[in-house]
This record gives sequence, C-alpha cells and structure tokens, in this order.
Amino acid sequence: MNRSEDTTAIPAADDPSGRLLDAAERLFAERGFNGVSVRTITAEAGVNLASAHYYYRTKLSLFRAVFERRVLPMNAERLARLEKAWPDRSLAPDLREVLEAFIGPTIIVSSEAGETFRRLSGLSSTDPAPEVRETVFGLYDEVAPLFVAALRKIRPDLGERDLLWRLKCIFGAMMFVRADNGRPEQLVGLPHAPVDAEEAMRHLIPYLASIFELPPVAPTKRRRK
Amino acid sequence: MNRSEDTTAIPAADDPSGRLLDAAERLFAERGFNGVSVRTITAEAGVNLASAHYYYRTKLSLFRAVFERRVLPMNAERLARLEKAWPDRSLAPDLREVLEAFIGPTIIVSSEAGETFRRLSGLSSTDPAPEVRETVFGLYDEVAPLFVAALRKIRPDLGERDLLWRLKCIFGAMMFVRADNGRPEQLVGLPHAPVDAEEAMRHLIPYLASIFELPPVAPTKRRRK
DNA sequence: TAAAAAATAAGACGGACGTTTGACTTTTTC
DNA sequence: GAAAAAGTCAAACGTCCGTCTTATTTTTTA
Repeated sequence: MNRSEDTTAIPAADDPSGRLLDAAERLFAERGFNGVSVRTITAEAGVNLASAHYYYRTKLSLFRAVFERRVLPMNAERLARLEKAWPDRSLAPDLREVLEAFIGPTIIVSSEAGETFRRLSGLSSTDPAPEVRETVFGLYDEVAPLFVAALRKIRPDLGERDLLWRLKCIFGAMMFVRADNGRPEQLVGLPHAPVDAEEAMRHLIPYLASIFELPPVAPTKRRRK
Repeated sequence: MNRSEDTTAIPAADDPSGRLLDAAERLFAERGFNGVSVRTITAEAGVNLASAHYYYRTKLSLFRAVFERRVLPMNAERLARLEKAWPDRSLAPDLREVLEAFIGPTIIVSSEAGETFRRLSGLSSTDPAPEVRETVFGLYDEVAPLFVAALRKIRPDLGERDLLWRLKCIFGAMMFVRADNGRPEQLVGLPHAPVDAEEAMRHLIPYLASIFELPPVAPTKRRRK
C-alpha cells in the first residue's frame, strides 16, 4: 500500500521482481526458508502470487537470487581485500589482515540492508534443509578455499586436525555473530541491539587470531590398554 | 520391522511413546523441526499417527520431550561439574575447569545417542522458528547463567561488552561444533566423520580459554567529527 | 494504431500438513 | 469374568503449501 515506507533494502528497483527480493530477504531472515510461504512473500511485496513464479520459477531459486544479490559483491570485496593482504602467494600474509579480509565484508555487507542479510546468511549456513545449505555453501565456494589456503600458508606447521578445529571455531564464531540470535545478550543482561560492525571486528579479530596463533595441540598418544 | 537393529537411542523403552521419541530425535536432527512431519515421525516409529497426539498432544511438545530427555541429565552433569570446579563462590574458579564443566557434557552427552542429539541441539539453537529457539533456550536457563557468573568471577576486570563478545565466540564455536555441518571438513579436504568428543575437548578448551584470557579490548574513543 | 511482447490477475491443481474424532481392541483392576 | 481404563486404529477436519494454467491487461515495438 504505502509505496515508500518499508523498502528497507537498498538495491533492487521498485518493480515487482525487486520488491519480491526485498520481501523475501526480510522474511527468510526472520523465519528461515521453510518458515515462509511464497504466498506470504508475495503478499508482503504487494504483488500477485503468480508473479513469484513468473520472475523466479521456484521458491528455491528466489532464495538463491536473494542470496546472490548480496553475496556476489561481498565475495568480490573479500577477494579484493585478500589480494591486497596477500599479493605474493609465495610469502605468508599477515594473519589479522587475512581474517579482516575474510570476515569484515560478511559483517559489514555493502549496505544498510546488511542487518537483514547478515541474519539470513547466519541462519542459512546451518539451515536444516540440505538444499538451502548447499545453495549457500556453493556461493561461498569462490572465496572460502582461498581463505583456507592463506591460513595454511601462515601456519604450515599445523597438522590437518589442528587446522580443522581452528576453522570450526572461526566459522562458528563468525556464523553465530551473523545469525545474532540474542542469547548472549539475554545472558549478560544487555539489550539485543543490532550488531555494530566496527565493534564486532574490534573483538572478533584479536579473539580469532589468538586461537590461530596457539601452538599445535599435541595429539594424545594412543593409550595402552 | 527389525526390532533391535535401529534403536540408536539408549533411553526410552520399546513402547510407542519411546519409539516416537527416538524417531523424532533422529528426524529432527536431520531435517529440523519444520522439516519433518508428524506423519513421517510416526511412520518411522512404526506407530499410528494418532498415537503422537495421544502421547504428546502437539508436535512442539513432542519436540520438547525429545529435548528434555537429553538436556535434563546433561544439565545435572554440568551443574555437578561446575559445583566441583567452583565449590567456594567467593573464590574465582579455574577457567579451563569451568569451560570443561560447561562444554564437556554438551559434546559428550550421556550415551551413544549423543551423536544424534548433539546435531539436533546445535541446529535448534539457531532454528528459524522462534518457538523452537525459545523451547531450547528455556531448557538451558538452569545452567547458562551460572556459567556466565563463573566467567565474571574469573575476569572481574572485563567490561560488559568484552564479556558479551567473548561469550559470542564461545557459544558460536560450541554450537557450530555441535551442529557439525561438515563444511570445515569439506574445505580442508577431510572426510566428514562423527565428532570425536575427546578430540573436540582437546582443541576447544585451549582455544576458547585463550580467547577469554586476552586483555580487555580497548574501546575506541568516541571519535571527533 | 495495429501487432507483438511483457506483465499481471484470478483461480485451481494435487498434495501435505497438524490435529481431532469416534469406534474398536487390548490391558488392567477388583 | 465383568467393568474400567488405556491404548490403537482408520478416517477425516480444515488449512496451507508450491506450482502452474489460462485469460486479461498493460506496455513496447513497428
């Protein structure tokens, strides 16, 4: 009804396909892929149900479109930052710069619609539906392996298991911050305010760097029975 | 059909209500609350559809029952360990012991059905459906505040924001490990094997302890415009 | 302005969902 | 062994789902 009031997302023109993207992003972020119906999305977007099919064919490809709109520029930014932090592949880059290149764009995202998308992508990486996770992982495949390669270069002394477990901690913290479920705020008695990207980076980088800089975890020798 | 082959969960007798619990746990862990229908659960359990209503009234209360069966003993174990690590509340407990008390039981869980439940509870803490998250959070309310209190006692010098962000990292890593989505394994080129609880603790404890032992993050001074 | 293309609309498709009913069967109780 | 309780069952309730068809309207093109 009100044409200008609730277009929170910046990109996408004010045509039906763009309004569908915006509405879908907002609703998927709140309730997840399977928690929202196409009907709800079209109603929120103020377009006819059939338009969703007309522009995006299926619900999953609408979801993919929502994701691609944000992830593709975000990945470009991550790659650019990583390139800058690691111009010479034969030399080890600086750990903090690599972490910033990898995590920074995912926290900031490229517009004020970031808050919504951040939540969505945090949710989706552990979405119970396999097709959702696969869609999301696929879109990160362009950057994530390079990040792992950089970490390997920084710590060639780490075994595969050590690398794996440090990655789990880094991804876990990153995804949890992005999903922003409000639980930690509830537990320390603070209000659940939107993530402040600058503050997030100020904490995340040293915390995650400290994990990665630890000496290798000695594997427990096979115990004698 | 085969009575003894696939009773993965230890507790719950082999009666319909127990078989429902087992089937529900397995299926919820695979596909999430909204990804499984009551019909699928009853079929997997080999009981009539109406039995689900007879024993548990609603799908959500079946979910809650699944959760309570594991969480209540797990919380008891966490409380016991925390009590042991922190007998005198006026003294600061040892950080690693507190982390072990809090995280250990969630990784190990009390039976070989732990693998299934671990995934389920990792998934559910970021489930898109609010009623699911609330159910889960509610069950952790008995222990989580005590854990935060212990952390405060260990580091009284930390400001609220520092505590908050360290909590986010700790919870994030813990939940990510429990959800075990296989992504890190994929990225480092290792097979996605079930979590080895001993190995998990060997890595998680020093990693998360190192985060918590960092000096306070200096808040950036309010910048002049 | 006529023809072609694009967009929008209403509605129905078959199916799955959570939940409930009411009749039937088994088990328990005395 | 009769009465009561507990458990099981098939069937249906109303609702919502993703998708698609077909018709109509609007816009573009020539």
